[in-house]
Amino acid sequence: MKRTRHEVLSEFRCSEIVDAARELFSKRGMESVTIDEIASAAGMAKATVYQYFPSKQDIYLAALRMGAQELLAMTEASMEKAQGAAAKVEAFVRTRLEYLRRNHEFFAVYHSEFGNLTHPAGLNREFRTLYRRQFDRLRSVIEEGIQSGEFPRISSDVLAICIYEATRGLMLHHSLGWSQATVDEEVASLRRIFLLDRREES
Amino acid sequence: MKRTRHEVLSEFRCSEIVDAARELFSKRGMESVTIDEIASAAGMAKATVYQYFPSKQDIYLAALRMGAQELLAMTEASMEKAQGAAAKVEAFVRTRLEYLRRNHEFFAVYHSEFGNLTHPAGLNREFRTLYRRQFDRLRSVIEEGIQSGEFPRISSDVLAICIYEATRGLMLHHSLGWSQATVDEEVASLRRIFLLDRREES
Amino acid sequence: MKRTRHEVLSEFRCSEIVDAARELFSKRGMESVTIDEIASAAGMAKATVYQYFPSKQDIYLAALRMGAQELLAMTEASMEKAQGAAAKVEAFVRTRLEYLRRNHEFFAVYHSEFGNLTHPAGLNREFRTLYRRQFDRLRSVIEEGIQSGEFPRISSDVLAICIYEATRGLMLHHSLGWSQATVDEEVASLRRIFLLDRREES
Amino acid sequence: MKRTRHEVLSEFRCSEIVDAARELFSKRGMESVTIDEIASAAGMAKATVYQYFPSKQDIYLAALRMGAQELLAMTEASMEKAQGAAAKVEAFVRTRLEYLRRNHEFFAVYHSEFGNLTHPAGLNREFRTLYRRQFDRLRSVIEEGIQSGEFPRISSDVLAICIYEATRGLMLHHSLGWSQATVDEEVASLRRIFLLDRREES
DNA sequence: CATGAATGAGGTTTCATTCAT
DNA sequence: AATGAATGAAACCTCATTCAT
Repeated sequence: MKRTRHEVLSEFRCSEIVDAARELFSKRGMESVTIDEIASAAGMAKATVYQYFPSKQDIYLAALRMGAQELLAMTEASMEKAQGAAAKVEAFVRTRLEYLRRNHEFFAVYHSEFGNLTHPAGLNREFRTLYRRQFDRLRSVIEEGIQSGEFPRISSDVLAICIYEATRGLMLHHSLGWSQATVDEEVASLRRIFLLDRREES
Repeated sequence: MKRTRHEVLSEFRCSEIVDAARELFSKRGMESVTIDEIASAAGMAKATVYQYFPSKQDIYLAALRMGAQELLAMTEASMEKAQGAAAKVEAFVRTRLEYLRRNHEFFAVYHSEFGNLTHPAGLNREFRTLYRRQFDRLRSVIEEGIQSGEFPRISSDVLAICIYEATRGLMLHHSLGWSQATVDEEVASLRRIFLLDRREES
Repeated sequence: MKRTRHEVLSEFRCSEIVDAARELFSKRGMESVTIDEIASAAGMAKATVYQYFPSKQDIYLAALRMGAQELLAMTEASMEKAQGAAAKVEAFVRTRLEYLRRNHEFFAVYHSEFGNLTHPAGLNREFRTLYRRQFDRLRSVIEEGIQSGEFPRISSDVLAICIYEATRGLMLHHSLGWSQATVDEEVASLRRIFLLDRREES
Repeated sequence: MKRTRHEVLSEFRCSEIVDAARELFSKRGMESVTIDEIASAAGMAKATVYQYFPSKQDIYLAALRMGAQELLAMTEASMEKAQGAAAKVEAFVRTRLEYLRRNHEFFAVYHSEFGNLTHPAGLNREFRTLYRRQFDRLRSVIEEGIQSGEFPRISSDVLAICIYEATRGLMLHHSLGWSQATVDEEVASLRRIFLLDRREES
């Protein structure tokens, strides 16, 4: 029980920090946010932050990991429920669009970093792994869809890249205020682009 | 004539700086590169750099602008030559894939920033403008393609996003060594995905 | 009785702390040892340390005082037993050489500090007092020895300094592994140097 | 010539820094002196200090090395001039007593560190080497003196330790204000203690 | 009493930028 | 024009110490 007491507090503090950090990171990127700011945004002293995270990078990573895992779990859950490859892919896309729309502030951190896979050596392995995990999940479903005739017979790699990045692009346009489309509209468009059968739904 | 002499030298110096900077930026991002590094990579003293650029941001922007303009010009040129919307879109995509494949180190700086609308406020406006300029060019061609029946009747916005981001994604996978496909193969796949007529080419 | 019980525990805790501290101080000096390290070496929490000592300096002083008093007491005891000034001086030297040889880790803290005029003002007074007490004891015996003709008629101050510091130097060389001489050999050499009668012992 | 220009400035700045540092170190020890203090004592900005020394330890080491080498050189010079072992040893002692008396502020740094040879791992190798160099020089002269009959037939190691440390002790007492003796008096006493012939000089 | 948690007050170091030659 | 030198402003991080359970 005591252990739990301790863990609860620790987790609570960590999430306070990560939440505050996420917000700041999303607005100004990792490098230009200071620990001082994170601390005061989280309502605690700088040294307290250092009691939970050994360095700024760790906070950054934690913020990313937390969001990425949450997203991965949600995606997985909604794909499970869907029947058929097309429906699963739709679930994949829809979950992301919705999640990112709700977690607007996270999007910037998340996707800017994942667009940045070429950069800072240290972080990369982890990010790439996270990216691959999500990407491969999508690709394998598409593969099935090709077999079942729901998707056109095209390299599943390319198809997956297109769909994955299209999702990302839609979010970007949305978050920059360039697009007002609803998730439903976006999904419908994607269906007509990527599915073999392009007839509009009824 | 003297004026010209002067300008030539100045431009030469500028490009030495920008070239050195681009290489560094592409490897480690803007924030973690120091002016000292840029200067010594360009073979001059730090203070000399400041004689040509008033601040680090300006160097960064210049690096971006230089590449972006070059890319834009090349894209425009190859689109001019192409006949028909589909061919123009293909030219757009192909030019980018080829250019970025040749300018590998530039890719990271360039395209990663566009997921990064989160950065120092000042840069954003400029980035967005560069992005929009290229994006709109693509979108307007697609619009024509929809009219002419070459592209499916789907929101040209979404189509453009998909194609633009798909291109970006292909590059990313390529530059991470995840994909070995040739430009031709990639373009062929995209044709079959996005064009109305999905029959394979002969 | 309860009071005693209480005091015993308290003393026990104090010595746990001081022992741990002494070991660390001897290896790395006062400034670079942290309370955290002392606490964990003593097997308790940092805050507990503060229940027994109000500050780091106090721990340091306690470590010094404890050893110094022990040493002083032993020195005094063996001098009491000795007959004649020369024998007393020999007892003084011998006790120290043996004690410091046994308490190797303490040596560094103890004797190195007395060259250190550089400490936080507070410590100095204490150090000097400790030093003087021991030094004066030696000097007064030497004085007697001069009267009794055992020591040459030379400033007792200088003689005391020489003997005191020679002892220190011997320890230093020993603890750096530069000298393998036994205590007996060292004492014998000192006798022949400082006593009036330089004939070798039988 | 240009090279010289540069070197001159560099050396000048370095010595400004080291001089200021030495003074502070001698009063308050290495750890409790801040770079800020050193900088402002040297009349320059903190960052300037870092242009000449990469870290505080380096300043400390430089301060020590500089003094130690100066002292070594002076000692060597005066020993050269002296004829006979006893005279050389006297020169050794006298030079040190005089030098340290003139460079009072340096003594604390110097001798506290050399009394501290057991402590901080990093510095030690260098210091020990410096110590040995001086010590061995003294010992070899004493060895000669033993052969020539000027010094008693006692372990030259022990004799050297005694004389070396006696010198140190005399300085300590002097700098604490415990002794008012002149260098001449001190040297005279040492002669009568350590030389074989104990008759007073005329 | 014992301790986990919190923190204020610096410490060292870095770096974009300016100055003076 | 080119540069070596100088610097202010901060950044990250540490640690002795206090608080609250």
